[in-house]
Amino acid sequence: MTPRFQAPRGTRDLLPGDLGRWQWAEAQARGVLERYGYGEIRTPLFEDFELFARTSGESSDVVQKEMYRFKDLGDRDLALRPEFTAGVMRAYLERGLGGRTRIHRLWSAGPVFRYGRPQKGRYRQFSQINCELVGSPAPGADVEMITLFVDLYEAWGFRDLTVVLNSVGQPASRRAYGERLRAWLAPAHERLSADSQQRLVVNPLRVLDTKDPGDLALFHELGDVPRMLDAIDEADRAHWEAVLAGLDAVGIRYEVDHGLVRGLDYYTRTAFEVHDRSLGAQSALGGGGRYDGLIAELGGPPTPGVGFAIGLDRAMLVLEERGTAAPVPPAGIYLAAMEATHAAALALARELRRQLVVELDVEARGFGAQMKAAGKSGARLLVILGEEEWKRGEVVVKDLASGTQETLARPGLAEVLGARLAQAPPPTGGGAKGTEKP
RNA sequence: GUGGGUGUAGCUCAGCUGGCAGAGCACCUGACUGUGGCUCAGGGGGUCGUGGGUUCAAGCCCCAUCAUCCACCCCA
Repeated sequence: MTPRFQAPRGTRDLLPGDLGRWQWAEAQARGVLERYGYGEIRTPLFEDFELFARTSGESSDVVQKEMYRFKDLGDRDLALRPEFTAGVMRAYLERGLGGRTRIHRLWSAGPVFRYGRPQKGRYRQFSQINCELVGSPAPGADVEMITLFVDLYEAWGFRDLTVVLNSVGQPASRRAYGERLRAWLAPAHERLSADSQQRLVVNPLRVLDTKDPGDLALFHELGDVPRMLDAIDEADRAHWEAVLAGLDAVGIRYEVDHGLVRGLDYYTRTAFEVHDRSLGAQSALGGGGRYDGLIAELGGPPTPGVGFAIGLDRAMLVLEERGTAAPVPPAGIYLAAMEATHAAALALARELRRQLVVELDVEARGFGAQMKAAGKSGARLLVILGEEEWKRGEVVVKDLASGTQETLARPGLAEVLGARLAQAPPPTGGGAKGTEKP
């Protein structure tokens, strides 16, 4: 088939069968976030282009070539959000949150947009859960963030994830470190890959996460790679050590990754990420860090903050591959009626639906067709409105898994059915693909 | 943005050196107008991603384009 319209490149439809898992995951996340005392904030899907340009850095790839930028009919220069933090911080300043209480714990979830070339785990519209702890410079804030970060994954059933972290220090020491890196690489500059030579100009720290085997061999040849952690100042080091101590105390497993960097100037100190190998190249499941320079960059008072973003699409891919978290479909009832009782069935369905999952045949087909539909529907119980029974004020209730039947009185039916559904889930697993014939 | 792979039924795929478009599953109908899954019989579904080219003849070869996948890049 050739559909006239296709979903735009890099976008996808999530169908009812997929969404059970998503909704479950979102509900789990919401629970964790609430228990940590975070409040939800919803900001616009689009903002001034300049806001993102400012927070992401004019030279960043996101700003240069990955933004959905557009002019509206009023000629405003806008962009679909490529991340959450900028909008959240804009709201923080615009709504004067800093003047209410010093510390704010905020989360958001929803779609974000980036114009990249799609591949598995990378879409142009994708979903993130975003968290920010604004107002505290303390290492304890970093520890809480990372703990929350890990607990979200654990709530989804991830058990073997390892957080990688590093300190990226302050802009000044980072620049100095960049120079050291350049000097270290200078003797071999010509032999670096073209990509890495380019990175050396734009964002020297990024050279460290090259995947080019030639570059890696070169690093080996040059000896010990200078480490960011050796370049940070006293205060940053104290902060770093306090964060590690905090994580140890909480029991969070982590690894120090000296190659983990954040290019943008407002990032300070702690940076962290989590990866899953099964995803291939797009292995980052989530990441975050401290951004003590961000709010000032937006014209606000200097205000520290830590935050992270989790990519839901990738997390869902992993869960799907592992077959975990398959949500249990609600146990339901199928109402089957005869020609003479179809109208009564409609009314009964409406009544039962105040508390129960009820399906019936809107086409009022023959009884055999209704039986087949009931079998496929996944319903646990079949309620038959037989003409004779109905006249007597009774219905026949059949357990579709076991095949047993009973006759029940019409009054109080909802309660009895509710009780039947509440007990003893079917041993066969139920669903449309029943196995045994009684 | 760069390089490569793949597009055939709703899904998973087969289709030989170019010669009448197929299978399994799914779906629908009937056997079975008051008892489902199983079974049996039958049925509907395709401009072979799209547009062009080569050829007597194209699902197959060529070009372009769109989508998707893999890697790079970037990142969640």
